[in-house]
Amino acid sequence: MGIAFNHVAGASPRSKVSRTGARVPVQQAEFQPLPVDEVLVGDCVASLNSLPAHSVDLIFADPPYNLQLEGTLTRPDNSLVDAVDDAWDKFNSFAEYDAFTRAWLTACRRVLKKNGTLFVIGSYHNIFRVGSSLQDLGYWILNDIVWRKANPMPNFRGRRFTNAHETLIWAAHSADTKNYTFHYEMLKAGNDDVQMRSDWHFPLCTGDERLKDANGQKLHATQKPEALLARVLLAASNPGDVVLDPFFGTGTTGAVAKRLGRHFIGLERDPVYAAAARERIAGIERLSGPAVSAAPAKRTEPRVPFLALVEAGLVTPGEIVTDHSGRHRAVVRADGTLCAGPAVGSIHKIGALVQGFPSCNGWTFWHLERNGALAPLDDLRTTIRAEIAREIARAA
Amino acid sequence: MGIAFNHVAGASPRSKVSRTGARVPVQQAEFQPLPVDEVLVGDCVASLNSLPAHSVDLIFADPPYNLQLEGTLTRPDNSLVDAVDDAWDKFNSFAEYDAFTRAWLTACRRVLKKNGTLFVIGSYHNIFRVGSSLQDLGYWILNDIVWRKANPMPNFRGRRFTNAHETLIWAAHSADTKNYTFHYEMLKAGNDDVQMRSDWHFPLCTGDERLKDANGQKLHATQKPEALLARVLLAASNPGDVVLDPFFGTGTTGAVAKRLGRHFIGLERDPVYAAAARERIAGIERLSGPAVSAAPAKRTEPRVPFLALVEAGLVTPGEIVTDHSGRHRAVVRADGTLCAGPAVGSIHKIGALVQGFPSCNGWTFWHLERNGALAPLDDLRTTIRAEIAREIARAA
DNA sequence: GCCTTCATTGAATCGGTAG
DNA sequence: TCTACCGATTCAATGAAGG
Repeated sequence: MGIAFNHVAGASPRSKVSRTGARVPVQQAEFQPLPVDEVLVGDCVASLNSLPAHSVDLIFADPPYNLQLEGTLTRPDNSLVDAVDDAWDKFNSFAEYDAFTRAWLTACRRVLKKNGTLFVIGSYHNIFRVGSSLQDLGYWILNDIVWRKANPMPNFRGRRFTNAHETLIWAAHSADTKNYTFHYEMLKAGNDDVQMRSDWHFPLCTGDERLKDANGQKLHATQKPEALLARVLLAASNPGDVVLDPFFGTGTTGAVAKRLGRHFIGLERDPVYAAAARERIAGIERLSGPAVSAAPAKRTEPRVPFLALVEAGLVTPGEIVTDHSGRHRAVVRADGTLCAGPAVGSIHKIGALVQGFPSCNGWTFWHLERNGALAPLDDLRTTIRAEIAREIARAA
Repeated sequence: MGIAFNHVAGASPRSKVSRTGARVPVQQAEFQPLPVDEVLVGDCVASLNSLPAHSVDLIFADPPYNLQLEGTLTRPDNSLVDAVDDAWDKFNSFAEYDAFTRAWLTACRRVLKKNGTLFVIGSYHNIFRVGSSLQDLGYWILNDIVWRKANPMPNFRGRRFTNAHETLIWAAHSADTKNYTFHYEMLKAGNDDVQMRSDWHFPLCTGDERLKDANGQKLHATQKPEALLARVLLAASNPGDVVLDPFFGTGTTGAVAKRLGRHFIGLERDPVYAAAARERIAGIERLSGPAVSAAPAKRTEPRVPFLALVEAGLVTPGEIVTDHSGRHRAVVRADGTLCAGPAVGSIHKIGALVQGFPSCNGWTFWHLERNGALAPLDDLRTTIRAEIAREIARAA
């Protein structure tokens, strides 16, 4: 169980995790808590156990699939299929594979922040084992996601459906993890303004993106496309976050993380792969600023109480607010509440009450007459928020 | 553990399974081995255990998904989402769900023919448990298949990817099940002549197809679209086959089976669902003949030895055969073999030899000059097969 | 330089029958 | 049950080579 690290700073008991790590570049932290932007060579469970608990924001794992191939397969033109026959994909039984899976998933869960999430990719050979183990260990599945391959290898014998997809599982640390990172609005904006679905369509990793060895042969049997990793990282991490990959291989996760302004920790058993990954990542340019940061989502913008609008003089106590059609009315009170008949309460509570609904968004439900037209309270909130932003900019 | 059957004829120890059951209508069999085209009300494991072993050709299972929903969900317009909250979907733990899953999968495997296959549909809530149990019980996964929903329910909270697909697992009885039914050519022909992939695209079951109760409410929470079942049955069964569904619900499997000329056995715990299914299926018209039978695949057509072409005078001993480009040549011998230099052997052996390949399809590799153009031997074989078909027709 | 043709390749659990 | 042998089977993308 020897630890073969080239960097073990993160294992120091004196290190501590920055509470604000998410957006603060790790280099600027007082202590260097994590061996960040490096590739650690060695067994991934041992490496994980040397890292501080609850210290990484996102994990992407592409474990061995346990393909269980026998014999050789030829194409109709008699050429040989170059199958995955690497030693790292050999397991003697499902029980052995399950034990392996539980070990690395357990070690990952200790290292993952309480609000962090994990992606695992697999095929039908292994993904059901992985999914069951995830659930048994306390992870909470948020989605399963299908990578539909634009150009899969055909079924050469005509005995099955073309195996044209792989499955990713996206899981949170725990069932009660509610504040995980998910850039819903950014994904929607980049998807013709409809929400991103659980079926993704990407081509395989081929061409110049595919790393080759000195003989021009593929360096790694299962290199994943950068586009796939980019979607994962953009969806579920922020610039400055630490993304860990326990099966780093030739470093696709690290390459994409660096390009998108994230930090990575790569764990890899094979020094040849690790060296290739380091060289690859060194050639990547790190983007920063608006190119990689998610546009501010509504839910992350500063909360503005309705009272602030009254205090700012944007709404006058005694004014009448109505719904869009003018059917429902209420009076604005000086304390930032509304009254409708005998009832007094927040803009949301009163909005729900007059409609007989369990809940209501008062910001979009209630309107005021401004410039001869009805405008939702939300418009006034936008004005306030813009002022807040200007003040912050002046202060900085 | 009482058995609550309305029909137990199939449980008789004297019943036997027709060896030729696949294409012979069960009604014409000497003994009635199975309660076919009926809905058996009761616990599905008990029902399964009353059926003879290895007697059904295909199983389609849509088990409870164990959704683990808590509280209620409302849409942005405050309407209530009608979630699956039925008692049949309540389990206390993963262990309890696993025990349930193993029980019905074990009972199904006993009833499934050795060359039969099983489909299970599920979501990320349960499919990993199901897949692991399948593998542990000795089933052999052939494909996982993704049903991409054309019109999925959106994610109303904007906290996850739209859950836009469900997963089917297609598994054979055992790892050594090789001769399962799979209408590869039919699927390919119906798919613009490219092989059918593992990602399918269908709309949800809505509109007139969706069964409603007296109040106009949906009768069953999870009714599946008939198009999905039709693809399953057309791909993996033959007309006259027996298709079993252990979670029959409102009988989509039965309705599609009847329409496509298959027989069904429906197991359902709830008499209300069972009654609705019977009524639904009674209104279905059974198709037969070429509308539902797969066109004969090349690999199922009668074997014709090359000697038969020589004997029929379609090929003359001493003629020269060449490959498509004329690069390789061989001489036809009177005994239906070829010779190339000193080597003598079958059209396949000599074809493999001259190319240096381990195997070769001599029918498509070797060509003869006919009408001034090169034609593959396969064209002449087609002629012979047509004559054979005419003789059979005359004899009948 | 552009168009056509041909060869290569990608996480693959990839036969059936007669003797 | 084992052996021999018949003979069925590929899609999209990339890139090199040829015209």
